Amino acid sequence: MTAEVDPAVLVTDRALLGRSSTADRVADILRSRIAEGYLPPGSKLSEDAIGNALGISRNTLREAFRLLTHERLLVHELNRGVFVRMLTVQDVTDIYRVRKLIECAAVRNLGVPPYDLSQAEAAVAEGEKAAEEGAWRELGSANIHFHHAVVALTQSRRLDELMRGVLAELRLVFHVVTDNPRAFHEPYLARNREILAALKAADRVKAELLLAAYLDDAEKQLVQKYSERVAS
Amino acid sequence: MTAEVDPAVLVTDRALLGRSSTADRVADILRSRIAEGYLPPGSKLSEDAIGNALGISRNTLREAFRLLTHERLLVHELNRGVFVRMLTVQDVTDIYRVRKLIECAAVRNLGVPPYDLSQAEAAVAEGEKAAEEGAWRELGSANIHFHHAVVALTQSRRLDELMRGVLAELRLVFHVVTDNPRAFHEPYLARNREILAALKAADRVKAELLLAAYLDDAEKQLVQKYSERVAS
DNA sequence: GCATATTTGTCCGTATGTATA
DNA sequence: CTATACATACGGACAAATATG
Repeated sequence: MTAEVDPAVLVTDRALLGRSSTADRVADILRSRIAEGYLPPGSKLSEDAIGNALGISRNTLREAFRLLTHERLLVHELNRGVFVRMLTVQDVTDIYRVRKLIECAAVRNLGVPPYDLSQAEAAVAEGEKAAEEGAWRELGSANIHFHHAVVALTQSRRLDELMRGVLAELRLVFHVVTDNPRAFHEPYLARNREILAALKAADRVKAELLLAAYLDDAEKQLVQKYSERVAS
Repeated sequence: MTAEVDPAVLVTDRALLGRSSTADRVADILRSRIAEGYLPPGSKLSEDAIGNALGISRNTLREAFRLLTHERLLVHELNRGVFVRMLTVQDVTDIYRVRKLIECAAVRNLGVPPYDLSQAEAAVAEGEKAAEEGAWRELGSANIHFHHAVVALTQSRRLDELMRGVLAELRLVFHVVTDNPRAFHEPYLARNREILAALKAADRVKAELLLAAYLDDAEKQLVQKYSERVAS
């Protein structure tokens, strides 16, 4: 092959290894930066700055922006650029409307046992580990994983993807309101454990009631805190 | 821009005036071509051929492809290109799993009357008009509009968009299986009228039962017919 | 309000890798 | 295995919009 070193080789190599496009991988990087809070809601993402930082062309970066815009993590303003999404209070309300409807229906529509609760169990275990270590933001992630696992019980790819997106949006809210992540996330761990127990006991009615109460409380708490921070 | 006349004029003619980007308008064209069956499932969409035909650049066209891929109307295979989506029988099953969960939950979670049933009423009226005129494919559209209106009762933007996408996918199925659109669509008109009546009477339990039976029957019918046509 | 610099929108040409006949 | 067609990604160009002084 070629003997000399060319910067493009690096790009092509990664493409070969990952079996995914450069834009996909750039989107992955930006997605995790947003999820971790390094790019808070409202941040402007400069094509030039990010393109240079990641060593990719503008066209490729714009493709990645499009992917994340479709996931509602970025917003695109014509001739102004892309920004990390800033949710409104109405968005928060809508997210919880979706969660209540789908998560509750997911447990209600469960067939006869046994269900595969391994994902949900793993999420609770993940949360307990995070709590022991005092990793409160990771506890928040674990709680999200638990509720994603509840939706996964429907075994529907489309509902799974919808919930993945909705929960990713929810992280944006968390990054704005949780100055004290422990106080916010810790109480919900025990409630998730309780919901899991009800599911294990095949008590769907109880599980749904617990779930509905959980989501109502979380929504109230979030909406109250969020409206203090955001002008909408 | 350029002073000379270019093929893009056709695009502006077809689309609503005031649309912002070229890619949006290109996506509109392709979306209607797919919905009307001119681009059947499995068709390959060449960047070069379509870009030349519409007089737009590849980058712009790729943006349109992204939009439609996100809507699940196209599939993107790495280094192979984009194709009109070919749904599997499992997709049909999943679509009905989603419909049952969300539509039933939508009527179950309705608050106290009055609800705004004007959209649902309009959809039934649209169906009756289509039936009188013998426009059976339009009756199919009207039936879809009715069920979209049911989901709209949740007043959730996210659920509304999810259902819009799911019902667009369902059209792909219809184009494959409905060689006799009258036989397929006509019986469901009366059932939608019945569901609407139950909703008007604020009988949520009855409405949910009728809805569940409707969806079960439609799924069975479609899955049977579809599996005869598709190798999956 | 105006002029300038920066950023984005759109498009082209080309090099390279990948899939398929 | 070779040849062809196509997709990926880059870099550059210029117009248009925005931001800045």
